[in-house]
Order: sequence, then structure tokens, then C-alpha cells
Amino acid sequence: MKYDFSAIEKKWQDKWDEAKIFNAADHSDKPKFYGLVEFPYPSGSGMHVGHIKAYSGLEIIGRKRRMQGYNVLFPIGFDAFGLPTENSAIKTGIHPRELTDRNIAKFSSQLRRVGFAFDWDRVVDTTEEDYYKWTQFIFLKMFENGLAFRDTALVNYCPHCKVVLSNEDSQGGKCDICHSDIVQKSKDVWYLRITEYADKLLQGLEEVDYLPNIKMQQVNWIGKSRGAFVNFGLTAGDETLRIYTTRPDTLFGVTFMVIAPEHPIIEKLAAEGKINNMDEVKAYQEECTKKTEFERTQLVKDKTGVCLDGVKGINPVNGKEIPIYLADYVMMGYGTGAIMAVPAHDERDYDFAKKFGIDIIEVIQGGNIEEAAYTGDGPMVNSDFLNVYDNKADSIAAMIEWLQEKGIGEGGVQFKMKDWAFNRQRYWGEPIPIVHCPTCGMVPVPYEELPLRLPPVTEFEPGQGGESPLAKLDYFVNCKCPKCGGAAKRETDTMPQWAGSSWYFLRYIDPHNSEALADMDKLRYWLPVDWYNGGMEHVTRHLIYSRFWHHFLYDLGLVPTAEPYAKRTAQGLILGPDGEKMSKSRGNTVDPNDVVNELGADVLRVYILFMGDYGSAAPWSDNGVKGCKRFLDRVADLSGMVKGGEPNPKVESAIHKTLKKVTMDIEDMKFNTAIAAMMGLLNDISDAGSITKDQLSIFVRMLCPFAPHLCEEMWEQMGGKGFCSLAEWPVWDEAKTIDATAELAVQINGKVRGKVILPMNADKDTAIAAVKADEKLASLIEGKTVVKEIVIPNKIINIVVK
RNA sequence: GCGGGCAUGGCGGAAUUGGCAGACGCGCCGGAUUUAGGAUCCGGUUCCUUAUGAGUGCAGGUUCAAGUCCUGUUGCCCGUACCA
Repeated sequence: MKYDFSAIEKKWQDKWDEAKIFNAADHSDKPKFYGLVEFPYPSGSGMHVGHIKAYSGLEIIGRKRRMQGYNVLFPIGFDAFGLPTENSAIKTGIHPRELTDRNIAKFSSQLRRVGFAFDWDRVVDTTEEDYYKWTQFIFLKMFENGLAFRDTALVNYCPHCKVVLSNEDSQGGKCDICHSDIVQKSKDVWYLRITEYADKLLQGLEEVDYLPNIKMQQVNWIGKSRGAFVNFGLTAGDETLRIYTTRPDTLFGVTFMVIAPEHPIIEKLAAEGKINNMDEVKAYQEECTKKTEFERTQLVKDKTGVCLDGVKGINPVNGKEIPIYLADYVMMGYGTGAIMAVPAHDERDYDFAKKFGIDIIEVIQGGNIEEAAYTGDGPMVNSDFLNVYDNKADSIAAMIEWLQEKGIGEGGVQFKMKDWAFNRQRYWGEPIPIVHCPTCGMVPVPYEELPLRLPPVTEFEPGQGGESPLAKLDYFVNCKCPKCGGAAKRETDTMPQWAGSSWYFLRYIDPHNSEALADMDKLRYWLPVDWYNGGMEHVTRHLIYSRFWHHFLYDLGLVPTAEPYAKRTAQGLILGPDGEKMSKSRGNTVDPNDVVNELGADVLRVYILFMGDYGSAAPWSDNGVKGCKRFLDRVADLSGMVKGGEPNPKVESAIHKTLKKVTMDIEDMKFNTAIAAMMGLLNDISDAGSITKDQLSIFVRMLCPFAPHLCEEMWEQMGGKGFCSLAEWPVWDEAKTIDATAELAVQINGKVRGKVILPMNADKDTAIAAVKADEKLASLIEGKTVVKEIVIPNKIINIVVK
């Protein structure tokens, strides 16, 4: 067959579009399959080969399942709010709406040219009013339920982007967008109380099928720890100082306390005049605020601190008076912002004690505290009580019980995960639907007024004070309070980019609904998402956020399942030809359009899945692409090899073996070995020199998910009914996958010395007899004592001789 | 530091889970075809001092049998980071 890929690909894409063959039915007798891929951010630079790999996994699985008779939902959309578009608008003066529309159009045409089997009637765009109306709706539900709140706090602030970032967006002390250093700034910010769902998010992981490393990353991110809160007395004032510890068993080893530089007790004590060295304390506090997060966590492992003069702590278990230090190795954002320091059994406390010359008292045996802190378990010593417990688990539980009995403290739980900083001082995002009224306080915009539309503006620069461009619009800001009717001001911040993506998979289920975010019957039919595939970089952000929103919606009764995704997998990166991560600055990027133009979409699809294990990173190779081109060229030539008559038995067996392998490998995302098996089959067919029409029909259908355009064309030429993409997935004949004979390797003392061919499943005696009948093998055994004979049917014979 | 993962030819990577290491592809070598190049086709391709040879980062161990399991070790990658 002549393989004019550009003509063939255009032809079939048009036909699929026209017949809408990939559109999902909302209800059906067939089993349903909801395959979800992470929708792209439509950037101006267009699609990346990484996008194609990310979508190809479920593209293949979805196409195969459709052929197997499933009702498949495989949607796509655009996560289009966000800073890159806004920054581009600032640069070019073109409105983000127009840029977004252009970029979406570009992405859509690129996706179509690759031939993805998306349901194009369900496309979702997070920046459309009909969509963000419901994002705002969910926000208001959270506000009503006390999960959205405003607080003044130290936040991660990017001085370059002039925007507050969440913890998840400032990992490693760098801005996720521009990679500048983050500074800590006190600001009035919106939070979503995700910590309220920390336990549910943790427990929910037990019922879902996520890759183990994805689960583990989420568990670590949530960071649950069990321990105790203990109240320490003070030698001055009425206050007590509450600390959190995971090691209450070391309470007798406490020799000092440390509080975060921002700890509120300092102001209280200062107001009462209890602190004698306030100048020194203030100087230290200032020094700390100047440090960037990066300096505080990465560079300055060297401990610094100031001792409070005038106030000491009192250890409740033994009444000892101990000094209190301010030090920035204790964070206000975790626990209570204050710790009991046990230098003998905590590395940080040890370093601090060494530097400041504080006593180190061993209370757990097992290490050498002259040299280093011992953080392991062991028998308790130097502790006035409970020394009957020499097992850590017991002593901690017993200690907590004892603390509770004495009224000194109680057991508690802490999470590393922090509440989600939820506002951005930017234009291109969902407006937060809240009105600030001088008399009523914060008032939600009534539901019937949603969507609260983003007003048209021409200047997108944030203000000097870091306020949103919306703050400059008097007509937007000044409004009436929905509650009392008095003059009020609108919230001018917008939501972060992660808002729209936290529920988009629900909107695919019912994308045009104007009454609800989605119809409950349809949600019941489609949820949960059967299989979600995406990048590892999103497992501690989007994947956590969207699970949080979904759990919340479930608690409101708006969705039928607690967990949104039944299964989550991840694809590996495509690296540049130099083996490094692709980046424009390195100049090692590959444009998928070039490949589509030069060699065709089918080649691109096959190569991306053939280049390596789907879940691992693999470097791009232009030569590797050519190899896949050769493969498809040779497949196209199969049409000319069709002959009537009896099928070649070797080919027949190879076809069924390959079909079995491909069918199973696809479900395991082992696309590379599935393609390798089909290449091997093609070699077998070439050797045989002919193929029957039935055999070709099987070949074309099993290749169809990978190279659908070519397969449609071949299917049509061989007179196949309808679309190949809708044809029935062939089923292998198990009998044909079993050979009549097996070749067994014969080992003497573990070394392969020859081979014998035996009937399938031949027994041990037959096998040994065959070895002895072989002249060469028999001579190797002759005259020696046979110690042992091991026969693994159809595989190997090992004879141990002396 | 902590948590997780990986290590196989010149290269990307296979290996039904303990049973013939190197499938498949690239590259390379030789041949055919071609005025030539490209493309295509055919054959070869782990290494070597060619022999009862060696070989899956390194050193041990278990086993009839180890890329696969165990112990130690080195290097790389990812995540996270003063989390009390």
C-alpha cells in the first residue's frame, strides 16, 4: 500500500470528527471507562512532546477498551487561568482573553493532528464564565462552612511576581513561576482550611489504587505525627508555654526551651515588663525576618538564638527551671511554635546546646552523647519514674497517659501540611466572590449573582503595594453590601491557578449544565474516574488539592464518591537528545509538529511509547524515530503480501502469541514491549513472505490504538466494516499460543552445554532420557556420578555431576 | 539529614518474577541494488587472550540455578527539608 501519511492522517481525522465516533454516551449498557489525563495549560509556545507522552498512555488504553466494548469517556480541556498568560499580556498589551483563545485554538489543532481520541464536545475551559461560575460556587460553599477564611500571617511572597504563594507553590524556597527567592511577609490572606481534611486525605489513600511512590509522597506531604502537647510553667507572668513533642519519653532530659522568633508570648511578656533584654530580642527578630526562606532552611544550618533574660521555663515533671531561647530553627507554623529541647536526643537541640554551652542529660540509653545526639530507642535512665518501661512505644504511650492524669498535657496529632494560601494579587484568575462591608464584615456574593465576572481591563500590572489590578477599578471595587445594602468594597484578589483544576473532571461529565456543576445522575454513572494519569510534579499539589475539594463536595452531598480517582499512574519525562531535561534555555527541545510534518502523527505516537518504559524518563533520539517510521512503512506493505489459502502455521502462532502479549501489556502500560512484540511479529511475517486476510485483520486491529490513521486506511482497503477504531478488539486463541514442542536448555553443573527439543510438558524421565540420547551431552556425564537431576518442564534441565 | 527509586552491550531498553542474559529498536560492519549519494533489501553485531573462557556498578552470601533473593558498599536520579 502506498503510505502517504499526511493525506491519510488528514482524511481520517476529518472522518472521525464528522462521525463524532469518540463521543461518550452519558448512559449505556456497556461497562463504562472514564480515563482522565491532566489537562494542559495553553501556553503561547504550543504543545510539547511531553504533553503527547502524558496523553498517550490512556489514549491507547481508552482506544483498546472502546474496541473491547466499553463506553469510554476520554475528555480534554484547558487550565487557562494563570500568570504566564497574564505576563504575556503585560508584555504584548493583548488581553489575556484573546491570548487564551488563540492558545487554546493552537493547542486544539495540534492535539487533533496527533489523532487523540478525545470527546471534543466536552471541552472545558476554566476561564469561561460558565465554568468559573461553579469554581466560585464551590468557594462560597467553603466560605459558608468555615473552610475559607482570612488571616494575617507570614506568607511566602514572591517579590518578582508580586504575589503571595502557597507552600506547595514555593517548594524549596523558590517561586514556582519565576524561580526567584521567596521572602516571608506579613499579609492579610485567604486560606482554605485543607488541614481540616488532612486525616481524610490520608485515610482515603487506603482505598485507592495509586502507584506506591505517589501514595508515599502524599503521605509524606501530609506528614502526620503523633505526640503530646505539654504545658510548661514560667517563672514570671501568668502565662504557660505550650509545646508539642513526639518524644514525651525524654521529658527528663529537657535542659532548655526554644520558641520561634515570632512567638506571641514575647509581646505579652514584654508588655508586662518581664523581659530585661528586649533590645537584643528585637534585634534578633529583625534579623530573622530579613532572611529569605532559602537562607533559613538551606544555608544557615548554623544555629543562632537569643536567651530571654528575666523569664525561665519550669519543667512540669520535675520542677526544674530552664532557660528559654528565641531561635529560628523553631518555626511558628508547626506545632505550637515552641519546643522543649532535649539535646541528648535531638540533633538540632544538640547542636544548639553545644554552641550555647547548655547541659546535655542522657535519658535514653543506646548512644554516646559525648559525640552526638542519640535519637533511637532504648531503656530510660536519669528519669525519676516509669523506668520500668524499656520499650520506647510503651514508654511514650505510658508517658502520655501519665501527663493526662497529672493535668500537665495530653496526646495530640500534628500535620506538616499547612492551610492553602488561596489568593493571588493578579488579574487573570477567578474573582473571589466576597464583599467587605464596614458593618457586616465579609459577605458572600449571593449565588444567583454568580458568576462574578472578571471586569475588562487594559492594564494588567499589579500595583506597587502588590495589590491586584482589579483594585484600580472603582466601578468594580465599590458596590453595595448584599446583606445591609450599605456602601461596601469588593475583594479584589483572585484565586490561584489550582482552583479551576481542582474539579474539572466533574465538569467533563456534564459540561453544559447551567443548573449545577454537574447532574447527579450523570455523576453517579461516571464517577469515580477509573484511571487518572499525570505527572509526578503534581502529586503534592493538584492531586492533593482536588482530592480535598472532592472530599468536601462529598460531605455536602454534591458528588457520590469520597475519592475522585480510583487509580493514578504517572508517565516519565522525555529528556532531550543530550539526556538532560528539555528546556528552551538549553536548546534541546523537540517540537512534536516537526515530527508530525516530516514523518507523521502515527510515527510520533509509536515512537513516544516505544522509546522506553512509560513510567521512566528516556532521552529523545531522532534515529529512534526513524526506526518507527521504517516499522510503519513495512506494516503498510503488508497489504501487498495478502494471499489466500491455508495460513502459515508459524505466522498463525506468532499472531496469537503477539495478540495475547499486546492485550495484556497495554493494561500494564508496557507499551514499549507491546510495540516490540508487533515488530517481531512483522519480522516473522516478512520471513514467511505471506499473510492471510484474517491474519492481517487481527494485526491491523491490535496496532490501531498506536497508529490509528494507518490502520483505518488499511482496514478500509481490506474491506473492513465501519471504522477500525470501533472494530471489535480481537481475542487470541489460547491453543494457538501453545507450541507443540519446547526447547530445553541442558545445563551440566549450572553451565549450559546443549539443548534438547521435547514435546510440550514432557515429564522428567523423558527429559533425562533425551539428554542421555544426545551424544555430546551424554559424553559429558559419562564416567561421573550424577548427584542431582533437576527438570523444569519446558524450560531447563540441570544435571549436577561429580 | 530523611524518604523513595535506579544501576544490564557503543546507545534506548527486554528478560512470563529464581530457570538459556541482551527480545525489539538505534548505531556500527559486510553484501545486494544505485552513475553517485540517499532510500530500500539481505547477513552479522555483549566482550575477549577462542575455551570446559568471562560477563548485568563493586564485595560477599543463599541456591542445582541469581540481573532477579539476602548482607555490606559505591555512584546517579527523584521527592522533602531545622516538622520538634
